Amino acid sequence: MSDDEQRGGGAGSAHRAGGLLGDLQAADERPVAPRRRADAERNRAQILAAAERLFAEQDPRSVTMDRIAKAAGVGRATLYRSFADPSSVAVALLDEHERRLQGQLVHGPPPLGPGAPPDERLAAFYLAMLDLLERHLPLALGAETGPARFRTGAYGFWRVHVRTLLVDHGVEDPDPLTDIALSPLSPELFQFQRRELGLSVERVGRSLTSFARQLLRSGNAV
Amino acid sequence: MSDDEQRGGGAGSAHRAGGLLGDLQAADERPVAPRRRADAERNRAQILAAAERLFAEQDPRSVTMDRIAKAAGVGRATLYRSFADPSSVAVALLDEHERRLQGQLVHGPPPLGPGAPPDERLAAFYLAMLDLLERHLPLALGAETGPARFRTGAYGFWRVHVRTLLVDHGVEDPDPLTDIALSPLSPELFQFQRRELGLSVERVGRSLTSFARQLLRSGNAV
DNA sequence: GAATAAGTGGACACCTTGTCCACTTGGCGT
DNA sequence: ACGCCAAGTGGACAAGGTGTCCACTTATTC
Repeated sequence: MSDDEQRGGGAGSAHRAGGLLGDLQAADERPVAPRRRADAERNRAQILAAAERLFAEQDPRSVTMDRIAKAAGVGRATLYRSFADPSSVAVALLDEHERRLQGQLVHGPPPLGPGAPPDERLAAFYLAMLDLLERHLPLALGAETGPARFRTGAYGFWRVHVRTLLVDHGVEDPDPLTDIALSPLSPELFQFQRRELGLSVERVGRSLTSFARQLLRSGNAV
Repeated sequence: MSDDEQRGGGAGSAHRAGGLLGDLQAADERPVAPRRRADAERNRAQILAAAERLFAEQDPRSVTMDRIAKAAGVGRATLYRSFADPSSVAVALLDEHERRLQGQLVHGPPPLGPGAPPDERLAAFYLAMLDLLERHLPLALGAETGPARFRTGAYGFWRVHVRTLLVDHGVEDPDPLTDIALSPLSPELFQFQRRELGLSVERVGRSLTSFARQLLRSGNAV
């Protein structure tokens, strides 16, 4: 991603929708795209850096376009040229961090990558996501407003991955179950468990691990 | 609830926090409370009626205090006297609908009420919640902004219920698993499954049913 | 080193938010 | 009955956010 918003300009959102695995380390220069100007590139970097700071410092929901622009030292139009709203900025930022995990799921060693049985892969995926959430919770929360996280390309990726695991395991009707299996990873929920309930990451992780095993019990399709 | 916000006035939120089962058909007149005036009661009813209409008509997220006030034909201060923000209004509205289910979970016949094995009760609970979501999705979505649904009294109720089922089943560490078991009921997720994926309520329901059985397999603590 | 189109910044008009205060009105005591 | 007075009311207010627009600046191309 990180290329998708570059012409977001006006109103609509420009999230990656379909092509997943294709552009993991995708081409940077398509023959068609006119390429960004140097100052635009610089501004984009400033925006992302400033936004990451803002999301971490204050309530991620209260980060506004206005403040991102001011913090980055650019005008509002410049910011709107790249991103439609604050959550788009958070999505772009999160995406950078999620890429690594996405690569590992597809090409990495087991149990995260291919090779291990589905229940172990699911458990490993849960733990990796928990780690991601723990490290980048403000961004994950900031990315959750508006059309919600289900519309992001990243969610589509996780969906494809989990659905594959379910199919590998021989689940009867994988589609509804895919999102059910992903629902415990909601950033809002994670924040609630950590902050309000005071649960440790490890404790949540252990629960998710046995949850994964229970869900994909070997030799027992749901 | 429907008593909790009556003096919400200023800033904080006045959600029911702890005492669950206690006030199911609770006292309406405490000896202490000075009781509401007739015009206030009338206005409150107008507000709720207007709000229910607004939430159903437009994007639940775009319902503002200003518009609720105008639609109800009352001033802004009047509205703020009862509710802190639009999602509080949605919560109050939802609460009325949720009361019935809450009563059934505690006093009703099995499998919803006591008497059936935990996995059947969980499955029945899922189906009942799905029905609730299907019928009042706009309200559920409208109630989800801000401090999110985890803070509402209703969520606390579902938590207690599900946790009890998990404990009855002999689950090892019920606390983290409670919220995990509740996470598939997120209104946002439900909307995504219905509208974007085009899944029928029945299909989601079947998945949740087998999910419940898988989670609470008889004779097999997680 | 000019041409040109992408990129920029700030101003604009509009909307929402909470709060405040002068006023109205319902309910209680006599 | 009736008048008191606090609960209840409505609209005004300032602060601040949103998207868009347009005249200007500047990197790249020829």
